[in-house]
Amino acid sequence: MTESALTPEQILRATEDVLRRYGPAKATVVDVARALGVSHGSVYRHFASKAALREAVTERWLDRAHRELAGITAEDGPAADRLHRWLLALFTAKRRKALDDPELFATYTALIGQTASTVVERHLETLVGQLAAIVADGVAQGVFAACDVRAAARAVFQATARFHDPCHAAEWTDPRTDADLEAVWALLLNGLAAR
Amino acid sequence: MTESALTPEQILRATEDVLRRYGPAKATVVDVARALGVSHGSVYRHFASKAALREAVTERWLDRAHRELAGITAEDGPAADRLHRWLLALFTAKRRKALDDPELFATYTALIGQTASTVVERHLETLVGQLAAIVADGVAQGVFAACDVRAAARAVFQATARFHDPCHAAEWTDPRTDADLEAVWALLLNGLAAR
DNA sequence: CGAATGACAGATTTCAACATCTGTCATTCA
DNA sequence: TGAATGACAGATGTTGAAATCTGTCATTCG
Repeated sequence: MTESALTPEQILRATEDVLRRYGPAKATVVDVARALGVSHGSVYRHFASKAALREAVTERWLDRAHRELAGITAEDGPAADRLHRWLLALFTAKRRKALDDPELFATYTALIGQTASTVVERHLETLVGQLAAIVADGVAQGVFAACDVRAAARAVFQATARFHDPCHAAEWTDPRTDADLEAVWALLLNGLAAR
Repeated sequence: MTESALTPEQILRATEDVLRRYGPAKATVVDVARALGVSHGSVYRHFASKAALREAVTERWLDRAHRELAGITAEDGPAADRLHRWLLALFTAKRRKALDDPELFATYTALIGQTASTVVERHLETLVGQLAAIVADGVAQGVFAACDVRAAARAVFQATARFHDPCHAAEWTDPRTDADLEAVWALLLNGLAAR
């Protein structure tokens, strides 16, 4: 057994730990290397830059956090109900991450607004894609009005920004927030409905 | 004529100039006093604190910026059209301020998330109140479904957060933004409509 | 030979001494 | 007498020198 093989996977796990411990502002590549008992030069053999490392960690984290959503997308069943549960699950997951995993959440938000943050863009496109799939099902089921499915998905995503965009994270502890999401959902459901 | 009477109005104007010149991070009460040719102690005779001064300036600025909206609220005419124009006017005004008056816009955003920022809260309540008035007209005209008007107004306000909340200001230069607002508007109009 | 090292240059961050600012108040001024 | 002043203490911000970090690469190691 090659005890000492340094794998990207190991590095990512160590980076995640270091980020959680020190936060994105303080965490250094030297810290990561120290946690692994190697020189920091070794880390650069596997990741081109500190930024690339942070992005890779964030990508894994996002994938894990939102796996549940893909499940709802793939389900059969009434589209309206699935859309409702999808939006709730997205909000719940985001809020939980913001509260339970603040340092990785901060790492994610720091990535936003970065020039050429492919990871965040891809993540958002994935989410809108999942929404579009559910909306398309709804149209096929005859419960949603025929429309440009992609545009409708985008509109739903933007109309619920208050409940998933990290720039609103501070508002998520407001006790009215759950009721607010339901109110917006009622409006959107009505807006999408076939008549 | 009492040449040297120091009025709150003068102080507010001078503060606005200083904020525009130096930005909220650099502007000091000493700067304001210097601009007026008085000692900074005099400013504290009229405003309890630097924070109070900033809030007063911001309040005036918000009132001026959104006077147009009150006009649309007070109009007669089809509620759906007025609601559409009100949302467009809000977005246009916000975006213009963010671009043309960045330092005062920054002063405003800095006020958000401050503990006990009465000014921002009042401002938001005013806006939701105006929305509610238009929605109520729509219900009276029979074009909007009967509903809890206040809750519906709040939902519309939150569903359009992407287009008026300062935390989204960076996204407002995206060329798709106008189309996005129209798409969300279409959804909301449908959602409010009587059937 | 490929993986790891550690020394290195330039960029960034820390830290502590210093300067400025905020808010108060006893005093001055008109 | 009420508005304005300026000196002051404590808080906050600035600055530049020292420490640390990022990213590279010639060298070592297995």
